[in-house]
Amino acid sequence: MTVRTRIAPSPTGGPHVGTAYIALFNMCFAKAHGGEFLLRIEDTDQARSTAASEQAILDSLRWLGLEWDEGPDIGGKCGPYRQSERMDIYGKYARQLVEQGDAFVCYRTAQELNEMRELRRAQGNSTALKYSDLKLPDDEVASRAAAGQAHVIRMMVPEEEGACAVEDMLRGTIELDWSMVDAQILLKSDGMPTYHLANVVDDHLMEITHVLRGEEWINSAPKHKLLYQYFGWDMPKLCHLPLLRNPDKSKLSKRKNPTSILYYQRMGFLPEALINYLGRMGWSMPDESEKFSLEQMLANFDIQRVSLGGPIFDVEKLKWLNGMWIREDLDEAALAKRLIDWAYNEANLNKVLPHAQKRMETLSDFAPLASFLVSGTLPLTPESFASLKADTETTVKGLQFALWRLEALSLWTRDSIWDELKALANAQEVKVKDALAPLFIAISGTPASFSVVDSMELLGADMSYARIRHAIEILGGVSKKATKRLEKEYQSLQGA
RNA sequence: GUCCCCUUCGUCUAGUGGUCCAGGACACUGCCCUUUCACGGCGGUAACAGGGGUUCGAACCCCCUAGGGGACACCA
Repeated sequence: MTVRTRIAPSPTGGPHVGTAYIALFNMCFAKAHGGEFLLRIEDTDQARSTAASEQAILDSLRWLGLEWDEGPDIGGKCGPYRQSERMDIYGKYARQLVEQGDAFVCYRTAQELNEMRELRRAQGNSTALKYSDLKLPDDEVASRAAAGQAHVIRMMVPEEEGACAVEDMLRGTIELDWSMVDAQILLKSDGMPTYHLANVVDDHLMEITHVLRGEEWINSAPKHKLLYQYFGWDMPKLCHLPLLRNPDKSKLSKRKNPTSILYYQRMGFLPEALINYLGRMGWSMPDESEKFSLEQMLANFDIQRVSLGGPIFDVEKLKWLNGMWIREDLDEAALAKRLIDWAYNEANLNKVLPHAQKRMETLSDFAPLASFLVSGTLPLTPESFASLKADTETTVKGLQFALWRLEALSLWTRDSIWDELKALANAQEVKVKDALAPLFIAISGTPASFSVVDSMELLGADMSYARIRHAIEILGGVSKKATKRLEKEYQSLQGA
């Protein structure tokens, strides 16, 4: 048996707890059956992933205690195939399908596609476009080809009525209407494969037998099944795991929740506790114990114990569990070591000192000065913002705009943060100093502290987001309605 | 809008036809321990979404309804 987890690096979000969640279950399933567990980081969107973001994900998973096997070398093992020399392999497979008549070259433009989809939606039909919808007359194809127009390769899909039966290890047979399945692009106009092609080809080459992935993939399973049939390959068994949710029950997202593993690390959660908590999401030990190690989970793993309702990620319970691990599994020496490794070490001190030294008269000034850097959630109240000139509404707006702006930032450094905030202040036509004032308080808890951009760099992106989000909450939050209004205003700022 | 998945305390869950007027954990809460707080100990409040079947018997099987979520991209 060989099981793999496929991971998509995200530009700013960092390693996502949902990723770790899926990886955890894949690993447990594989190991519980004496199989191999493979990881594969892939993103065919070249603009998004960087070697650094990919490394960050692997580091986070390792921090959590996950381990994976090497697997066969198919041109990059765990690493990104973006960097491998075997890119044209996908083109080869795509062309094979075209020759077989199971795929076709498509010269349709984005505009044409949009129009067709809008028309279908207006008619109340599914927006899935098929070969017969996309087909162009031969001479048109020839002229577009001659003009060097961009093209893609799409797969053929059944156009007749009926459904595709997909087997799921947990859900039994799922029937998906073919009418919902569109002629999926396999090879993009830049020559990169889409997930669907890469997924099937890689899994075959890696001899994958079981795929455990998120529920969000159920709908594309027919495409994958079809591809296996076209290639004449054995299809792995599928298992769709429930999705982790926000407290409002929507799919866990960083807009509503801290979702980065880095955040939980920075917040001072133990990897043992976080992985333990993830293991309790949708799964239980046979004896229902709450606290268990990864080894114990492995030893007791049974995929049938997965419950299908999407669990809400509850930080309160995670905190309780973390406390259990701190109290029960660490002696004082071990705890001391954890604290040192976490933040109280020389390297970390050296990062802080340049900012603190100028503000110190006695050594005892240091701890109060730097405490916000090792704190989790700051004890803010609406009064914390009383010193500001602006009214609450303006303050909240400023914080929200800054948050959105910073969330879009891919490189988290002092200078880039500064540039963003300065640009934002200019667009809003307010003084940088005034724009920064509420951020000061949100980040450091006081109106007077280290430079806010330095502080944010020291805190890291995820903790900074969380602090700003918390400040907004303290000030009354932003209602759904207000969010819409602010979004509009924010959009219009972008143009300015 | 169309299709798919899901539905046990506020939350995480146990439960796979009788042992369930539904058990555990977080949170909340009462008492005890304690110079304080926390930890710890002992209690309490709180759920089978609704309606129809099947069955001697249903949280568990089937159907309908409702609710929630997901998918519908040259993102994964």
